[in-house]
Amino acid sequence: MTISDPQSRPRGATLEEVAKVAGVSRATVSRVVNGSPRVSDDVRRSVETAVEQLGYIPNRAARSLVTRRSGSVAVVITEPTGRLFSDPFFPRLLRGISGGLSTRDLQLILLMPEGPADTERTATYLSAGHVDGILLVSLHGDDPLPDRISRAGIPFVVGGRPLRTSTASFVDIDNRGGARSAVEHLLAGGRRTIATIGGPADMSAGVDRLAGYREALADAALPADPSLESAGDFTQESGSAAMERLLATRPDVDAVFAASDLMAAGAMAVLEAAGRRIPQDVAVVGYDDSPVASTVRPRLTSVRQPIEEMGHEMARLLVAAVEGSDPVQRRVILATELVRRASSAGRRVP
Amino acid sequence: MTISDPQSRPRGATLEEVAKVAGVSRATVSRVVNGSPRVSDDVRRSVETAVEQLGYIPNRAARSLVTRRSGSVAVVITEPTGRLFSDPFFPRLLRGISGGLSTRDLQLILLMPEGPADTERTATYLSAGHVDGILLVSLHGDDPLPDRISRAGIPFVVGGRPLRTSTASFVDIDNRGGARSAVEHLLAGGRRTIATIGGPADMSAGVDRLAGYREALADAALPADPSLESAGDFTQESGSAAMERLLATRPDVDAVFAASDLMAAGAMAVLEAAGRRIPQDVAVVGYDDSPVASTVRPRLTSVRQPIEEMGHEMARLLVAAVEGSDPVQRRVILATELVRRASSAGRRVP
DNA sequence: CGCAAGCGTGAGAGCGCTCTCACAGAGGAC
DNA sequence: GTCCTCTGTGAGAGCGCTCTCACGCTTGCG
Repeated sequence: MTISDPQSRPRGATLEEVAKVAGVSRATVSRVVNGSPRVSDDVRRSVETAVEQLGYIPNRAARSLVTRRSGSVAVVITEPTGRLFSDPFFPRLLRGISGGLSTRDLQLILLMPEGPADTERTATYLSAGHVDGILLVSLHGDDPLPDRISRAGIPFVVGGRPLRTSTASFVDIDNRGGARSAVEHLLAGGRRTIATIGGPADMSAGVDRLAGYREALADAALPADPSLESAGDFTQESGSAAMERLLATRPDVDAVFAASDLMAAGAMAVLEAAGRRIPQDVAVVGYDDSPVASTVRPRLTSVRQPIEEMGHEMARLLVAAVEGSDPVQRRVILATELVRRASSAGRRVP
Repeated sequence: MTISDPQSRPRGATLEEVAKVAGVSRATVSRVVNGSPRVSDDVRRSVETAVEQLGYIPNRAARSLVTRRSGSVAVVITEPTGRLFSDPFFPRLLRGISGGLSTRDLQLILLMPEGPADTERTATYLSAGHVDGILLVSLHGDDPLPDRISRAGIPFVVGGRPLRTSTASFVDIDNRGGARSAVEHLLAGGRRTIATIGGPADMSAGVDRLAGYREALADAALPADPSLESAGDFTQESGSAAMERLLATRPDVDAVFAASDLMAAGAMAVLEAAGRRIPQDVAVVGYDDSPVASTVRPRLTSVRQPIEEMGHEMARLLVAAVEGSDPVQRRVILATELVRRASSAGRRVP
């Protein structure tokens, strides 16, 4: 590491200096700064004055050294490309996390490893105890990170239900319920041949949305039918491809539930090209309520997710795990909301 | 701060322990770990063996305390809402920054202040010297942050050209050139009554794209015409509103250059509702090449920006400023690329 | 052969903080 | 008056690291 005369920057005041100004010992200043009750009121006041006057701000490194806490938590985003670049999921989530952390004077360290070597470096960094807690986002089934960091004993919270059963706390959005509500809405509109374009089978969001779709059909006493199920990877292209496959085998389809808005948009383009009218011939429902949903024509009915809330809740759980010695696993499931638009208008009852 | 028995986690090895195992002094281990050349080869090897064997990882807090460097840089995103939630700009930028930092063992601390009180806390935190450098993103004209941190003497780099002249280094995308290329493309397609829907006047991206539009018209010897200029805030709704105003005053418009894809999408919906065919009657070009551009029908011609590159370059500049004592201002402008799609197909020459 | 110069290494100080322990003084019980 | 408890404060150690300085050894030169 090159050291470039960092002394040139104005040094902040130290505890020692505050103590001198206030006419007390370093220990007393420390007590005041950290809110210990064992300080008399007049001493407290004079220390506070000195702190104010000198613009004293505690040195985090020195504090860390003795407390063995870093005052920071890591957010790890291990998304190859897909979702990261296609919808505003992560900014919203990060904003929620940031908001949830800001009350606690915990810094948010963002890690976005690219490739296996980088992931390895990230794992090493995290295991080294440089952070007090970890938020894991967008986990895929085979991610080695949860094992690594739980072996290192660092508290962590997962965003999205982990596919492999685990003792980690997590916050998830009710993917199953969201998918159900979408399909129930299609059923209520008089649709009976409802296809789905699912997400990746190695992500809980993909798996659970498919499960919700099947549940809703089962509840309506409609048989499960593999020929109505197709899968994509949340991207528009994969949605188009899936829709083409569906149309080839099931030209009688009268509704499609896509597990992402982008896939829904891809499907809509294919349907249109095939001469199907939306929603008259085929109703379409998406997932995410992303900007795309209000951009496509007809506008897309979609399942809206409380993403900021999810981030906020993840931060809350992590803070609790870091501060408390309470090792209880918590699972928080947040509800979704169906936003009805033109793409799924019900059939006119003749 | 509540201290919750952090000792329960396995402590890592210290320099002292490595020194004992390797049979050398603490100082020598430090030299090896920090790559000093003043160590003989055999001593170096035995130290490296000991480091390996003990799984030694330097304690950042202890190092920070003496070097007065934190080993981290802050990325500050001060975006109220608009762009943050509408397109994948920030994830891409963050990925680029993260990649640019990863070679340097610098951690990325993400700050997303919400509201004035939070901004104040952020400013205090940054000025306190808890980070070695700062990346400022999406600055608006009246942001107090640049002044605050430059007074505190912390190196920083701005993403996007600062509106107020400043001595800070910045990385920008060639908004002016991008807008020019869009308008030149429309001119080349035979359009002559070209309107624009600009961005906010307090952001350089808004200002510069408008300037590029005007330049291209001037170069083609077309007169500047305020009635062809309307403005939005980058959102779809604002694009629709602006298009309605334009149609009301200039029904003869035959092309529109919008300063964002979302505004372009909003404009397209209004044009369609007004019975204008795209691109036959009115050609449309957007900006950002966001997912929306390939979702709308007809697909939207748009200006693609090298966003990851921008993040990468910002990181490079900041690293140079942090490591070097070289205080030279640098301005980096990255080129754009026009992605031609159906929305701006040229008129058939009769 | 003497001496300066250079190289590799170790000893030790000290970065700014927290926290344990000791202690002075006040107050109460006997 | 003695003993005890309790409260507020200070002294001092020490967290793990870097960096300066000193020192012994090897070279090279006159």
